Amino acid sequence: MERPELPLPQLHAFVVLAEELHFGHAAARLGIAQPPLSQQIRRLEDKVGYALFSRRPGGVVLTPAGHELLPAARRVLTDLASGLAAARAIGSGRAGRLRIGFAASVALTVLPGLLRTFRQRFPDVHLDIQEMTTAPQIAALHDRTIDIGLVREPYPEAELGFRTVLREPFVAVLPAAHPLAAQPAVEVAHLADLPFVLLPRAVGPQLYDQIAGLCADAGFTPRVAQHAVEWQTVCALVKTGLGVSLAPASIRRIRLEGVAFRTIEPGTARTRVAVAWRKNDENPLVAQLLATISQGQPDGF
Amino acid sequence: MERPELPLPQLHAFVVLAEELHFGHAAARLGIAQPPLSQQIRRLEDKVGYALFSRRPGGVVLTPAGHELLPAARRVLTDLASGLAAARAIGSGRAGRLRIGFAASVALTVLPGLLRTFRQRFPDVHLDIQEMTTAPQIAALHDRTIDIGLVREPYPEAELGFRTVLREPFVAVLPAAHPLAAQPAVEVAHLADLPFVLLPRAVGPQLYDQIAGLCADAGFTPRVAQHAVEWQTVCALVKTGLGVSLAPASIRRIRLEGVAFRTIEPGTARTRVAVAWRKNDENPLVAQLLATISQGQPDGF
DNA sequence: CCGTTCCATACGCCCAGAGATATCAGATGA
DNA sequence: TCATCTGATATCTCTGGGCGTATGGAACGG
Repeated sequence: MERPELPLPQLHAFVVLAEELHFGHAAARLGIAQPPLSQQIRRLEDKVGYALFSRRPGGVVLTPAGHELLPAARRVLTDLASGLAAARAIGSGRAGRLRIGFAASVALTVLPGLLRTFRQRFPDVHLDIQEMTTAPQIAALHDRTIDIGLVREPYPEAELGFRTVLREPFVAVLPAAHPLAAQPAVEVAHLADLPFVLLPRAVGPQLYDQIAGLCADAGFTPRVAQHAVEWQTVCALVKTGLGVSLAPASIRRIRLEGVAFRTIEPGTARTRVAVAWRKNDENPLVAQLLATISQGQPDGF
Repeated sequence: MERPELPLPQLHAFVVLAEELHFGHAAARLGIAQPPLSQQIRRLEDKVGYALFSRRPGGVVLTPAGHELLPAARRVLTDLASGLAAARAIGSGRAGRLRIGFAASVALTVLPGLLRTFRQRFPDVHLDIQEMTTAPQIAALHDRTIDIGLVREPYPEAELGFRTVLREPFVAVLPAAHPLAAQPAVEVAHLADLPFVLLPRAVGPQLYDQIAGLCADAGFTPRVAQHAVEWQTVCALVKTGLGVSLAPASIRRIRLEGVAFRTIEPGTARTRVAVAWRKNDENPLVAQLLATISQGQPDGF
C-alpha cells in the first residue's frame, strides 16, 4: 500500500462534475465559484496524467480515462462516508457488539429484562450471550473473551469491577414426597443427615463456600452424594431422590414436577448476583450496559 | 454525496499503524519520524470523534471504532490506487476498448493483419469489430457507435479523417462457364449486354458510382438484374448465372467453384479502402491504431 | 531505584491546495 | 454582428496539514 496521490476534495469535485457535466452547475452544487472548480479538475488531471473530461462547446464529456476513474472515485467516497459513519456509531456506543456471559440461574431472574431493555435502547448492538458458570466468566473477562459477566458471589479482583444487581435468600430443594416438604419452611439443621446434590466447588467457589457455611452454622458438614454443573440438573437429581440441596431462591423459577422448594430457617443468608466488567475496558457499550442496569434496577427486572 | 472529511494521508497512517500496532515501527514504515505520526493519528481521531487506538504499555490496540474503520480505510486506499492505475492505463492507450466497423471485402485483405498486429502491441485493449457497409459506418462514426471505420471509396466529410490503406484494381466476376472466362482478361465493353449483379447504391454510393463510371467509359449503362448486400452473395448469384459483376480485386480471395475472376481492360481504375475516424476523437487508442496502420502498410498486410 | 521503551506535547517551518475576484477567449445563436 | 454562454487563466489570500527537532511523562524490567 503506497502513498495516496489524489486528494479527496478533488475526487469529490470530479464525481460531481461527472454527474453534472457542466462546470457552472457542478460548482454551484459544491457551493464554490466556477474558477476554483476548474483548478481542482485541472490539478486532478495533472496528477492522473491524462485528461478526464473533454471540454466541448455546450458542456463537457468524460474521456475514456475519466469514465474508468469515475466508479472507483464513487466507491472511495461512499466507502469512506459509510465507514466513518459506522466507526462513529460504534464509537458513540450506538452500535457494536457486546459479549455477555451469565450464570445459568441469572437466566431466570435479571437477564431477560436486562436484555430486553438494552435491546430497546440499542437496537443496533449485537449481543453475544453465553451461559458460563462464575469462575470461567472471570477467566473469560481476563481473556477478553467476554465483555460483561453476570456472576454469582464473586470475590474482588484488581482488574475487574463488580456491581451487585440482585440479592436473594437460599431455599431448600427437596423431593416433593419427602416429609420435610410438608412444612412451609425447613431448618437447615434438619438437612444434616441427608445426602446433598451441589455444583462442584470449582465452578463457583464463593457460592459453594457460602452454602457450606450455612451448614456449618447449623452444626454439620454437608455430605455431597452427587455433583451437577447446572441447577436444572441439580433439580432433576433431587427429583430422583438422590439427595437434597440448598440453592439461590431464583431457582424456584424452575418448574419441575416432584421437586419442592422451601424457605429455610434462619433466612438471613443472602447470595448476590453481580455484573462484572474489565475496569480498563474502553468499549462504550460496557458503560451503556452498566448504565442500563443502574436505571433498570429500581424497576426491578 | 457530501464533503469528504478525512484526509487520505491520515487514513494511510491509520492503516499502517493498525498493521504495526506500534508508533515507532509504523512511522519507520511511513518514512517519517514518530511525533508526526502521533499527530496524524490524533487529528484523525479528532475528526472521527472517537479514539481509534487504545494506548497501552508496550504498544497499541485497536478500539472497536478503529476496528470498524480499518476495512473501510483499506478499501478506500486500494480502490483509489487500482482506479488510478486503470485510468492511467486507459489514458495512455495501453488499455481500453476500440469499436471498429469494416466493409466485408476488407475482411479478406487488410483487416486480419491489422487486428493481429494491433492485438500484439496492445493485448489489454478490447476490440469490438463488426461488419458494416460503408454508408452505415459513416453514420456510426457520427453517432459515436464505432471509433474506427474501414470503408471503401469514402467521400470527404468535415468531421471525419480518412487515410487510404489499400488501392486495388477492378476485376470482372463471371460464371466459369461463360465464354469470356476463357480469356485471361476481358474488356469492360464486352459486358455491355450482360445483366449485372451489384450491391445496392445505398450501401456504398461512391463505389457504385465508380463501377457505373467504368461502364459509362466503355459506352454503356449497366443493367442491374439483381442486388445483393454482400460480395459473397454477389459471387453466388453470378455462379447461378443470374449475371456478371465488376468488383474490387480483393474479391478474388473468395474461392467459389464455378466463378471466375478476370482482369479487366483498361486496368487503370482503382478502388480505395480507407480507414476513417472522428477528427476530434481524443481516445488515444484511435491514434495508436492509425499509427499501427502507418507502420504496417510497408509490410503490406 | 534507575534506565529503557514508548508515546505525547510543544514549537517552528513551509507549502500545497482551496478559495475568491477579475478577466479572457472560443463557440453559438438570434 | 453582437450578446451570451461556455470554460480557462491570472493573481492574491489564507490556512490546514505534514514534517522536523527537542522535550516530557508514564510504565516496565532488572
